Amino acid sequence: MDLVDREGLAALTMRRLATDLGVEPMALYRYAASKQALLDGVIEMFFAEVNADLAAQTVAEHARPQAEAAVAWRQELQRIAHAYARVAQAHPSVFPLVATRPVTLPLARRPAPMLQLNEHVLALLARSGFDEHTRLRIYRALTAWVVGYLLVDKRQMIDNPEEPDPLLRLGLHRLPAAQYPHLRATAPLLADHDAERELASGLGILLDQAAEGPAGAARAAGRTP
Amino acid sequence: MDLVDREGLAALTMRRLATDLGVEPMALYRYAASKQALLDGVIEMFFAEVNADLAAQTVAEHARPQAEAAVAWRQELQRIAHAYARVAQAHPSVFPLVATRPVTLPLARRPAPMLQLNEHVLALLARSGFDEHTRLRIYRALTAWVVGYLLVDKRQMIDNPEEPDPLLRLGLHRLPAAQYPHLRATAPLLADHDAERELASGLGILLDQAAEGPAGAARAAGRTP
DNA sequence: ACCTGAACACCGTTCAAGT
DNA sequence: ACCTGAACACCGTTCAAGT
Repeated sequence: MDLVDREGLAALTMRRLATDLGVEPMALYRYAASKQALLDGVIEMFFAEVNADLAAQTVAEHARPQAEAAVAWRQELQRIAHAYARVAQAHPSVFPLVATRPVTLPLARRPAPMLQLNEHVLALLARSGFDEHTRLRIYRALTAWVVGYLLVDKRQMIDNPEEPDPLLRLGLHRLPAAQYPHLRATAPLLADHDAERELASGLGILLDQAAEGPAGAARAAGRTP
Repeated sequence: MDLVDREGLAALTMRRLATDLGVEPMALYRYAASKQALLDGVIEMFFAEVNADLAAQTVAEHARPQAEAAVAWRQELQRIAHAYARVAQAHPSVFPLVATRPVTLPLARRPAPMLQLNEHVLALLARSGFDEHTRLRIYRALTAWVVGYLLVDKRQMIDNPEEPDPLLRLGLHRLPAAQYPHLRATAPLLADHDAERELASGLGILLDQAAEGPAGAARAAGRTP
């Protein structure tokens, strides 16, 4: 993970890692069955860090009085989203791997820390009184929004970091004004927004509707399950 | 793209593509400056297909009376999300590339079809009377939710496709019931949900709140900008 | 139990050369 | 303008062997 953080995903090769560890390439195969298994190990470390973050906070907040059950699950999911986002931003080169790997990795083969986080979310929602289908809907809303938002938020806008002029730094001279007037006008604003707040408020609204029911009419009165 | 669809991303190498085309590997460098440029070409084809989908529909619906401006932008963004989802599902091996590449590709260097789609969305929102910051908030909500949802929706649940028994097919015997009771209980339901509907309703609720304002209190009365 | 060393079948990309 | 051919510096992984 250190190697990926320092030099990017492409730098993580069996041979490179081996020389960094002062060992022959084949020695690594005692610890990981393949390159893919090694990458899954990196994903494992990512989720272990998320869990450690959450556990550390939990201890600190144990003193505080328990919030009423109706809002507690919302707060807890926001807390999870926040921890996940922090870790994603701490390891920007690892995150694309974490975001896409589950597409090909069967559920039952996921690393334990990832399964533990999944279980934690589902158990929390069960305790809050949601039926199975609602639990899954909320679970999907949480992960889809957090993963998607972190993927678009981290998008690269800067074309030439050396350039002092903001327009040239963004490389907007490459976009013909006739073809892309709105993109040119709006692009400079892409960088300055409160990502944390947008992530949290989008999540809040999705949780509301997912908890209310599949129709998502979103004008229901109560919010308690 | 055909090669990736048939045999996965890993099969797309300069050498393999060259032999498929009956040519020496170095001949490809007349058409793409590097492997990365080739991959960006695949992303370009992805967005070209989304745009073609949208254009085809537009012609067909031209006859219908124009909906009132207040709802038109919502419908159009739903239509875009739907087209994007269709293309993502048509090219499942390409989609992870499309979802993660913008993280490292500067805005101004994106392929034209991708920029055209971006411009289309921003122009639509401008015509609907939204200010610059609201346009961006809606734009981010759209792409984050669609990309994130397609990433989680497509997640692999099946561990052993050969196995007739549903529990073993999912590989749930790998998950100790003591450690993961909720995950085990809920996993079989992960596959059966109406993804199209969930995607559309989540998007609907996000668009409502993004249009209403940054606070996202979500209890505002009107929906017109 | 843990590591080495040689070998194999691949990669992307360079350079110089051909038609 | 378009393609070839040899070469270079890498890959992941095999197999057999060492301590």
